[in-house]
Amino acid sequence: MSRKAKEIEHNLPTLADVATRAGVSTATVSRCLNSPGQVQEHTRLRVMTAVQELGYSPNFGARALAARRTNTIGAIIPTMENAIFARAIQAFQEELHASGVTLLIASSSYSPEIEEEQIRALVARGADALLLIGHDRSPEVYQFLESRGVPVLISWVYDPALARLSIGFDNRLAMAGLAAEVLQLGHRNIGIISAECAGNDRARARVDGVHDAMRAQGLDPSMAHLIETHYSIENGGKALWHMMQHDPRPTAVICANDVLAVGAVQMARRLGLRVPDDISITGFDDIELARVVEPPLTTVHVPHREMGRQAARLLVDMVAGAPARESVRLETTLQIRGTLAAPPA
Amino acid sequence: MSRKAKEIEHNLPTLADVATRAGVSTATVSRCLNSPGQVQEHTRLRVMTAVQELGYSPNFGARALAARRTNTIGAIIPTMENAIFARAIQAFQEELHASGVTLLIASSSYSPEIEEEQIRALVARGADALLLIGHDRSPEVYQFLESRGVPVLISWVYDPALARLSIGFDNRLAMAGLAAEVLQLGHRNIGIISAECAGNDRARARVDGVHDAMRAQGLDPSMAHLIETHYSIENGGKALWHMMQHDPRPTAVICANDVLAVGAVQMARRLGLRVPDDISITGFDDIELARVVEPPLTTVHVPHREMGRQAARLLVDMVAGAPARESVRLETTLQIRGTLAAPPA
DNA sequence: GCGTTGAATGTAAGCGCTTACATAATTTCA
DNA sequence: TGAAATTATGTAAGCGCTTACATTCAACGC
Repeated sequence: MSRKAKEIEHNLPTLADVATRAGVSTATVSRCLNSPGQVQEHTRLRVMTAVQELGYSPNFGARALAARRTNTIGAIIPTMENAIFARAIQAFQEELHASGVTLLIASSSYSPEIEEEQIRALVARGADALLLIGHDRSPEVYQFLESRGVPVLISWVYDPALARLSIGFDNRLAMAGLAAEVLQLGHRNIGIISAECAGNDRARARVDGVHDAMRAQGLDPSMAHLIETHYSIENGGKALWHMMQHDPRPTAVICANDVLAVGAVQMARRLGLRVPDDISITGFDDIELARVVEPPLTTVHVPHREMGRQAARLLVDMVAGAPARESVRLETTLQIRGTLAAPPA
Repeated sequence: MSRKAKEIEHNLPTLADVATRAGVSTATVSRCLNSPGQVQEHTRLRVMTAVQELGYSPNFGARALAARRTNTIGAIIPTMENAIFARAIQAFQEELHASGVTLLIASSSYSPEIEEEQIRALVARGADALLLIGHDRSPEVYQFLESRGVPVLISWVYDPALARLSIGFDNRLAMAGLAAEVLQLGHRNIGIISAECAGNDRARARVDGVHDAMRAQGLDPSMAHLIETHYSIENGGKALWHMMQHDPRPTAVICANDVLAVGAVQMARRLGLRVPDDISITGFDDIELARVVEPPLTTVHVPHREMGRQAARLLVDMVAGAPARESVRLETTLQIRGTLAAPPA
């Protein structure tokens, strides 16, 4: 586009326009906007009037360029399609908004490549810090972030073995707790429907949790029938169907999240199985869906909103340069509901 | 922060650094990145190598400032907490991503004030265009957008009466179709659970749709018991409970969306009512929840993903300065499922 | 009254990039 | 073969803002 053409385009008022109109320098206008305390009351009023009259609003790019700071935090979540991350992100955004920080959200569709791309995009856009889900990603990515000086907070996991700052819960322990409950009812043929574990530490930890519980009962973890699939209701159903083709059929199916579990419950019924009389099914996350399905899902409740809120505070502090904080561990609670019972006699 | 302090901070490589290393001018580097076709293959290679070696990534602010374009599109949705908007937005984002455009999402919590704030924030950040839900907002907001030269696409509605470009479906007609189905089964005592209509044209249109259908059957629309509430499962339940305290009790409750309807179904069962034998309940949107609840919800299917995808294409074209397009009307389809039956004899 | 001080404001140098225009290198064609 | 046309690259002027430093000015103490 030619420069000519541009001139007849929208020419928004700039700081300089405001300065001229108010009869002050651009520096003063800038100060009125950013640190009003430094400016005499009456000149501030004059400036603000000019701002109003011109309908001025600052140019973000220029501001970011000059100030080397954007008041923007980025978050990359695996998916927006189901409620798993939505609630936490909503709380995260509300809390950030209260601190005057804008949130940029991207979703990676559970793809490490897309995630890396999104990370670079957000950093390039000047995100002051990033919220990421889970630890699993290539060292290069962390190195890149480090070299950029972009603080990162990992959420959805609490793993004391890793040095990186995180906020979340112990997926493994939480799942082990639920699995222990299942085993204690006498179930011995266990099925596990998990997300794909490669590149997903939460999924791995949850599977490990089930295995831990089995070992604690003197069972061989390899006896559990494990199916990995993409998170979706449909895939949960398919996985259950596959499991039921094998001998011995599981009497309890532990799912790595509620979405899979709901699919499994629906498929079970379609197969003519009564839940929980013929088969027990459990989920993880305690999203809305868990209470809607019939019978309501036994699952692990995760304090999503709390996690989002605290993550926001942590990140704001990190950007402000507060001294390093410790990882935060949130508690999960078992929600024993209608889909869990003793195995059929 | 003092300039001194800054110097010991992260000093990222700039375009100039890349240029020096590759032994070319900054202009050439810029061209390699933005219009590689204009550059000789071998110099491009040299430049790209330098980019790699330095780990260079462009500064968004500077780029936006110089190019007066951000390749960013903003979307403001009422909520991220449930799936209503999630699916459309996911598709929207995927399509934008394919066009090299970044999506900025904000949620307004159904508050016009917050929405206006978010609009201004996104515009200030240089959003090249905006996707908004519904037409209802103050003229000042539209004026502001116009003065900024920011193209806007309204989604979730198709209302030929309004000149503004939109993509969506005819909420009124769709709901009228569903209501006609309900009335035809013989229902005469109708309840309507709606979102708050003030500032929500979709909600209003849906209620109007029910009224249209009633009029078509020679019924007085004011006979319908209307309750307005915030979208949530819980509120859907509460609303149903209230309705059941009044005489005559409705034999069919038409809900403005699936979330409310699911709450209503669950409350009905808690009250000992059989759905659909004692009471029919319908939803709108056809989100996942609709199939999970027992019995599955009769609802209006909305092509969310298609809407998101097409919205993205439209907006990309608009930013590129394509000639004005016409509003797009998408078709909805009735999903008659288990929650709808004739009224009890 | 005059130097001193401190607060309020102004001056101007970038921030890192794009792009119009100038220049240099290459190709084309009579 | 040389002038013209075409293509590749370089030069440098901003884009709109922040902020270190310079300047001005009023208030104050002696």
